[in-house]
Amino acid sequence: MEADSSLQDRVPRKRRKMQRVTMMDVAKLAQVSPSTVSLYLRKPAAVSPAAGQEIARAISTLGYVPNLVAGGLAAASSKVVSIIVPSIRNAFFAETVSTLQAELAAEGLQVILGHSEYGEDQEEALVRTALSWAPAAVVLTGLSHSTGTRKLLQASGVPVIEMWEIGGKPIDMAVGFSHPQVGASAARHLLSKEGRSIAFLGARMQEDHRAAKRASGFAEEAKRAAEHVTCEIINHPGAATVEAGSLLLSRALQQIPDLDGIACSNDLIALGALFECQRRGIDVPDRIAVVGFGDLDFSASCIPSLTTIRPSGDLIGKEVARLILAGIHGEHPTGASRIIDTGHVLVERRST
Amino acid sequence: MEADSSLQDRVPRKRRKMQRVTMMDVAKLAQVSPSTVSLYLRKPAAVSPAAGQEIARAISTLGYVPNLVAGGLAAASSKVVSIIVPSIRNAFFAETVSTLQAELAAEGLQVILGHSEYGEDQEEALVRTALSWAPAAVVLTGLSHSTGTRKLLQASGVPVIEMWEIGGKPIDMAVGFSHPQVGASAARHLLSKEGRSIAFLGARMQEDHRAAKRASGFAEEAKRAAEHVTCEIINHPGAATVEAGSLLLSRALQQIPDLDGIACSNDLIALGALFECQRRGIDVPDRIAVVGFGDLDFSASCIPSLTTIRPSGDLIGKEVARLILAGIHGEHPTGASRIIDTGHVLVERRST
DNA sequence: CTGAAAGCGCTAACAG
DNA sequence: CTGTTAGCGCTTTCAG
Repeated sequence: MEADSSLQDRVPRKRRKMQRVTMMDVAKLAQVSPSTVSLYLRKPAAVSPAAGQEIARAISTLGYVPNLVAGGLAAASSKVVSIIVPSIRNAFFAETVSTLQAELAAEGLQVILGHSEYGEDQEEALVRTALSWAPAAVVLTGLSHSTGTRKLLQASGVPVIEMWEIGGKPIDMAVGFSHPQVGASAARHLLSKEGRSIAFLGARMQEDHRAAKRASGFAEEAKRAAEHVTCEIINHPGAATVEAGSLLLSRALQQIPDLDGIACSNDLIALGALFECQRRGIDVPDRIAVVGFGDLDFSASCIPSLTTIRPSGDLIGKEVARLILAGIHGEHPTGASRIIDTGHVLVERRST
Repeated sequence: MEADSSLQDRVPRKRRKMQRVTMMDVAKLAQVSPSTVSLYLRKPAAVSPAAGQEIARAISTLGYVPNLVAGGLAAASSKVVSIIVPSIRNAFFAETVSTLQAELAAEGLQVILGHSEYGEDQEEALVRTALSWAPAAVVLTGLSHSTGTRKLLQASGVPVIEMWEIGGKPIDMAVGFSHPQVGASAARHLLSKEGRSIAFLGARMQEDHRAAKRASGFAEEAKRAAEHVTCEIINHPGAATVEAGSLLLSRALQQIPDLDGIACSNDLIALGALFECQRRGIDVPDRIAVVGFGDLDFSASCIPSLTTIRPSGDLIGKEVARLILAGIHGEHPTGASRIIDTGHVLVERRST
């Protein structure tokens, strides 16, 4: 206390925060130098057991919490991974982000989250601030980005992983699957169930390029596969919701009276379609077969249970984490191993 | 040493990253001092138009991206808000986090995300690393935390907001609603529909304290309201999924043969219950009335449409953001305004 | 194995 | 309005 009054140099001009316990304080108490504390924190084994014990004690009595901001600055790369997804409300991305976050947290990496809302300009802004953190890696969704985004990222030298899509030229690395192939699988499945008048029901396909690619893969496969097959793509401009699914089915029925098979861009849409069929007394799968995409929570339990394509958002999260961690440990994947295909699985249930 | 200083001083010992463009570089090109650049970046109006233009030009030609890590260190508080939720897979929290992220991003704040998976120890660990970022605020879910978490947070001096629950003593500030009251509303509603043998179907209530509180509010209201009312609480130890809902309904029917009303801890459970009723040919709402919680995407569109209690995860996100931003702008709410009740709304639909 | 020294890139008084 | 001056708390050579 008296030190305080005698000379003011330890008194903050503005006590904005409770005087933070620093590594210096720990070092003093443990009677070692700050750099030893730093070393202990990063490689405990490199410090003598005696010193280590002292340091550990000091840390706990002082309640020391390392300042990662300072660490990040000194180390020139912070323990942060920036993830940008269209929307976390989308169960697909929620799953991936959740897994990714867990995997990275286990290695002491933090996740910074941003939502592009399917906008390339928004994404670019997010990338810009993401880069401000000197992140250990940046994770983006999909392969479509503005040229500004691409440049920014390339100039930064930060590892970039694009997820949930492969089949184009990634900026750096990519983990995902081919969306046209998903569409094709859906079409093939419907065709194999004797579908002759089929439709793809999608939402927000102006912005959701991946959904649009599933649709075109679907259409192409339908065209290729058989002569007397009618195939339509129907888009709902709003979000992919259950309600949109009901709307879309109604529209499909209007456009294609003898509709006998639909593929939905998302299980929510499929569920909406299922409900609409139920309301109209249309039998699924006898009159119309339904295949979804996503294998969401309810898909196995709804009535009838939903045939769907599972993209494994989980696996994507795991693989992205693996790539990031490898990068941090100095192993930079090269060549083909920079693109990982997590594939997709068609899960057949009662709706087809 | 001298060799070093004579000509090598601009060469990094280790070219770990593409030489980052710093504020210094911008200053040089714009022929002003670094602090002027810094000032310009924070308050453009405080710099002369001429200098401002030069700086702006320099920034764009150099492609300068400010380093927030350095800024955070210098300013002793980073532009980061740490959010800890049980799981982002849960649509409730996804909604709140999404809104919160958008609101904060608009003010230049980043969101760091962590998942406690309903574990207090995990939460404590997350809080510890969150604090390492000297965040502008920490956002937690619920009012139940380990004493360690509480202490850590209190000692840090960082603004803390607990969300999705009020009714206890918050660490600092709270935004949410009363869960017992939600349970009570559900019970009252069921009772008003002539329910006499009612049950609360919940999941993971050992860990999900808020769900447990909804259950007890439900049971108490039932007890208080009428004499000849039977009320049971049934818990599924696993996650709150559609499948769990089907299971729970089956168990409820076993335990209470004359069951005529159920309240579900979550709309997913309610949907599962609805499906199970359909499978068993039980009419909803005639034989059993169903009320959910969450007003999820499908709740308005399912068959029958689901009566549910809407907690407004959106509004919670907005209010949390408001509180955080107020704090940053120096207005620290005091007294009762530190606790915000966002309430709940019962949305009556066909299932009751 | 430990410590001293030199910054990381930026902000924030303060003085000009 | 602009520049100077100190650090923020930590990491990282490099010597001892």
